[in-house]
Amino acid sequence: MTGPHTVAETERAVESRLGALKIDFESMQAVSNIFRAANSVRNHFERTALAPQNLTWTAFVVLWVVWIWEPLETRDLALEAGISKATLTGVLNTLEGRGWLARERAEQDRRLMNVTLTTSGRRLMRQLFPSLNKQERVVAANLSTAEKKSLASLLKTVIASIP
Amino acid sequence: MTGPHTVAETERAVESRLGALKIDFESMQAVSNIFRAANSVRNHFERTALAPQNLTWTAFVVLWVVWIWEPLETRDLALEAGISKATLTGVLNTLEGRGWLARERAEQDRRLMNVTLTTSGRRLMRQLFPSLNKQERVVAANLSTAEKKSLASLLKTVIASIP
DNA sequence: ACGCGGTCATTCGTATCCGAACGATGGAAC
DNA sequence: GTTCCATCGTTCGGATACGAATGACCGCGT
Repeated sequence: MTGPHTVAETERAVESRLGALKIDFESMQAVSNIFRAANSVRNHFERTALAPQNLTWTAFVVLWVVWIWEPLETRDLALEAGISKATLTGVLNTLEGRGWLARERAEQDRRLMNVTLTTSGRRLMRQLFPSLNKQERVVAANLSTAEKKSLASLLKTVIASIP
Repeated sequence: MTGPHTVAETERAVESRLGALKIDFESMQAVSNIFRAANSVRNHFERTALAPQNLTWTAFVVLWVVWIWEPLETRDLALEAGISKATLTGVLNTLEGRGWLARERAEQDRRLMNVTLTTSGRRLMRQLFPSLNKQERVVAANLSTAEKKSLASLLKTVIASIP
């Protein structure tokens, strides 16, 4: 949604399509910018900090969650990473194939699967996380600390509003 | 990233992994919440307003952009919708197959492809857009008008900060 | 002991999603 | 007119993404 047209031009064009219908432009722009920002930031991360290891954002998040909370079970990992269990299975296959994490069936409950980082995976994260955080600072460089907190808080309100 | 752990617990766990390394937690949380909000909102839209037509968010955005700016070329459409040209080709195949839009090779420059909505596609958007905007109001329901504007503005700053 | 409903990770089918490579076309240079 | 380079949309390969169905497993009740 980052294109050659300004917001004002878009509003005019939308109005000409909708006529008398009442549209909440403030909500529309807030929501629309959430998606634009997420796409831009994600692409930036994948082109900079994650490119050397050929990692996607999702794969990095999975590694990060395991790094912080290992060992943990697949169901919790999917919840914490914000993806479905089905998606996680594929991502785990990728990351396990590259030797960064390992799956092990739980002793007590043989339905569960415990996920841990390998030594190589821990080395990767110790190097990757500061590099990623540096890029997080870049994308938030033009915000004051108060504004960063405000942004995080407003987004939290949005997240909590969703039924 | 919506899981059983609180932000404070996560910070403690991250610190124990990073030791003396300096991490900018404000940037981290702001960025992290952008992704969480985008995922939540996207899923909400697909489950509510877009579900009756079995539309993904991306497909809706493409329809929306064409609706506002038709006719337009593939390259501009991809840019405005925030997806790659390769992705757009697949989405256009889907939407053309359902009879909502049409591709036509440009007369002057035979490399270009002009995209337009069909009558059925315009009818769909006239019905779908108000329904979508209603859901946009739902996810922004707990924000005041000033807060919505502030959120949109802060995100715009983030977008503009990306090189 | 033996079902039997519930939970777990995986598989399946389908739709995105992107970078790189590709074939077709345009346009400028000479 | 032909050569050469840039640009267009598509194709290709591989990774994400999810709902539904599946098979393995747990524990409760009997």
